[in-house]
Amino acid sequence: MVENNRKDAKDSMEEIILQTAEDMFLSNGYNGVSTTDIAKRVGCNQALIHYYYRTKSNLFTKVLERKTVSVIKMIKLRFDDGISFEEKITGIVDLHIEFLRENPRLPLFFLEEARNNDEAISIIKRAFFDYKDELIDSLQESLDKEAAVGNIAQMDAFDLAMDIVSLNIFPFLVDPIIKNVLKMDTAAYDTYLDGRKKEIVKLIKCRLKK
Amino acid sequence: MVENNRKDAKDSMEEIILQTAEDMFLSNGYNGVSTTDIAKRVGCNQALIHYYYRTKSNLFTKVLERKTVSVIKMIKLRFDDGISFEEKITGIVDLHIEFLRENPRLPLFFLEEARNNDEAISIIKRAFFDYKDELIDSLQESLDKEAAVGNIAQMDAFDLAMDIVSLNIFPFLVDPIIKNVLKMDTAAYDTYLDGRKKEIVKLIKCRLKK
DNA sequence: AGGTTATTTAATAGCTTTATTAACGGCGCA
DNA sequence: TGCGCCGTTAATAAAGCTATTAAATAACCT
Repeated sequence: MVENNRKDAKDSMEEIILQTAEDMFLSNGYNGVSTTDIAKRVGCNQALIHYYYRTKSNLFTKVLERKTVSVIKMIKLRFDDGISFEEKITGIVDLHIEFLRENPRLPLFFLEEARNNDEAISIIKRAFFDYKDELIDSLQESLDKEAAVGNIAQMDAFDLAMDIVSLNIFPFLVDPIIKNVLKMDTAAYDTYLDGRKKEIVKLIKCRLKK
Repeated sequence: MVENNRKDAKDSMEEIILQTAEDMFLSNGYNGVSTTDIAKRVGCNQALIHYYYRTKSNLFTKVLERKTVSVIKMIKLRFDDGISFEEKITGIVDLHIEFLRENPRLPLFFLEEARNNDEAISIIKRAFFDYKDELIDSLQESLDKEAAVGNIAQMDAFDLAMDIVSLNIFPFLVDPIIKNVLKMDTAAYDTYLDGRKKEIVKLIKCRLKK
């Protein structure tokens, strides 16, 4: 098999359909998008969607799997051991928020499908199951070590993770509401997020202080 | 008009339809429920839904308005002036979480519809618009007063509100995921929430400490 | 009871949705 | 040149959806 014999994967109709579907599912959820809608946006015949993916559910699963992978990839990023624990925490918050800036619709997408869709939840489960212990355990280990040295207060790693994730994700969930109620445009909201990030870091640091 | 001449409102078909619709919309969102589904669950003819509410959208709006009112009511609860500021904050967190325990599907319901549905967001907006300034202003006033006396650190009221709301709501959003990934049943999750409440109060107190 | 209004149902129009099938056209290749 | 494959489309089946209408039934009133 020669590597570049085929059309560039990015340009193939199969891939265009997947990308369009991804964008539309992220904005409107599984029930909010029909294969006809997707075809219309792609500019192809509706049967073509089914030619490549057979069923709408199949197509959706592909999208969900892709997005799950991107989240896992982000989570697995590690930090240098050289930097201080405090810097590590700051780095995690920062990384997470920047990831969310690039994928602002992802949290609601996951939460909605996790509620509605049994297959979705089993995909999410499979993906995260292996990492959660490793992640929480290594975080707990770091926390214990720092606490032993007296740098921080003793605390539960799962609590800390929930604190950080709650605080980081929430502004992206309420984005449409806040923009509307406070009459913010996208630029203003972006500025707001910068300030929010500082507040979150501050809050987490307080919590860790002895 | 005699007061109790009519059937009890709770038993009327109109009300049963509304309650059933409420339950189903909360679980599955606007797009996840059809008027046929509702009729099936109620045990009546599908046309009856339309007899009372004319359109599905109308019925949904009624549900959304009701739920919005219940949130506003919760927000408007006031605390005695006798108790300390710290007790007030603890009380707010507690009240909010207990409200969420009774209405665990409400956050995702609002967030989803705020994303999908322009009419929904304008209803939410109308409802909250009047209260937000009053609420944030009065919170800011309390914060400033306490900070002036030296009881707490100076801090922005909107940040504090976002901190509390983020932390409180998040566990309810991820409920299906956590239950699944960590294999928790409802009782175990309830216990987890008790612990979570303590952690949130602790975190907010840290943040307010000078 | 008899007439009137309110509630409920059956039937159906008119769309939309998912999925399948058959056919069309281009391209590679023998 | 002609055969076969791939990507694509048109057509359509089958089911579901919202909404309306007319008819049936129940409730109410005098």
